[in-house]
Amino acid sequence: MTSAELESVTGCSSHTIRRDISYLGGDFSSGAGYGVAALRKAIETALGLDRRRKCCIVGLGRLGSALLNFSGFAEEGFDLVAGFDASVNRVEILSSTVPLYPNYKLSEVIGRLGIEIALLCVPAAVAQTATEKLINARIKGIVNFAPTALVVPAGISVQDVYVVDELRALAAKLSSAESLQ
Amino acid sequence: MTSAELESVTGCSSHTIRRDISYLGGDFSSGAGYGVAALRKAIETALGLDRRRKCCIVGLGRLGSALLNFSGFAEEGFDLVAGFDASVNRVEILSSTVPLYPNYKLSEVIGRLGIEIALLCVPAAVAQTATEKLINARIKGIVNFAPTALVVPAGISVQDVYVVDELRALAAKLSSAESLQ
DNA sequence: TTTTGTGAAGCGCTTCACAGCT
DNA sequence: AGCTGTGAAGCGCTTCACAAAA
Repeated sequence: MTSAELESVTGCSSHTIRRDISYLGGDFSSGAGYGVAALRKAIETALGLDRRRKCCIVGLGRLGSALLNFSGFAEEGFDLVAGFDASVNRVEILSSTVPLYPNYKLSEVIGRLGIEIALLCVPAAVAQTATEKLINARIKGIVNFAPTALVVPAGISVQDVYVVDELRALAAKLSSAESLQ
Repeated sequence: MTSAELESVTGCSSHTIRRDISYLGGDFSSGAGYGVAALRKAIETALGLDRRRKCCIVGLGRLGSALLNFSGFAEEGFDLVAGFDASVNRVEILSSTVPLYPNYKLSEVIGRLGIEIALLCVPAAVAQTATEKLINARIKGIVNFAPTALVVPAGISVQDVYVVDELRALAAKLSSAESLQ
């Protein structure tokens, strides 16, 4: 794939594509474009995505169980190895290929399985409490789907996912398009 | 709120905060900090977020119905006015304060209500087809939750939300932290 | 000839430093 | 005294232009 083709796929200029790839240091031969597989591997290595990480879902409501059923994690290097919910009943009722546990086993399971990342899908009202339990369990990173800003100590990474922010970004694009008539 | 306080809340430097706010042109008096309400209004005006937009959810599976139950859209200027699903049965069973419709009414309802934004929550396999129906219905923007790249004509904005990207961003942060010991 | 890789220039965001306002 | 607003400098990403490689 040539840098011009990558430009049309990604929207980034071919200049930027070429310079960025050159920083990866993978040896791509001039004349032909880039090999997609080799390129992907080089990017993964550069970003430190070249090893698998274990994940869990905390909160098995509609969002949590939607994620539980998503089958695309494994092929991207993320192993979904546990789901947790406060309701023992829900844990027993939900059928899943991923083992489910009641909340009181959270710390034990995270420690035993070596889970590094939690997908936090609990209601906003209990998100901070759940976060603190995760931190006590030595979680390393949290993808936060709760519409609340989490308070975490330095050394813990949080990645917020908030629909309203996406809507705002979209609305801002629409407005700027509208203002050019 | 002073620029120093905003720095500690947002992580952006007070220098950047002050310069960015100065571009907004809202007249904030030196000496005291910024009024939060006035600041918010100035940002909304600058980004074109100072009017309401109507939204709909397409696909009422677990993710779609999770969004349907989220009550935070209205206070941010987004009116969720319709939900659509291919299954007439599901449309009838789900209880919601938002009116639900079977898919074949999509174009009519979007036109009649003046819906501008769709939250696309259908399975990946039918995402492109659904997108084309939305475009025929003159939708302006799509928040895409399906794990697929949508092909859209120029003039339609798409905002992708993909969990794996969030996991990758988190894993990259963890790796770079690990590499400093 | 096509396409990469890279010095050099361009450009914009960030930071510094401080005048000016309250 | 404290904080904002802003020229000026700094810094890094982007783009240009072209030599080197296949």
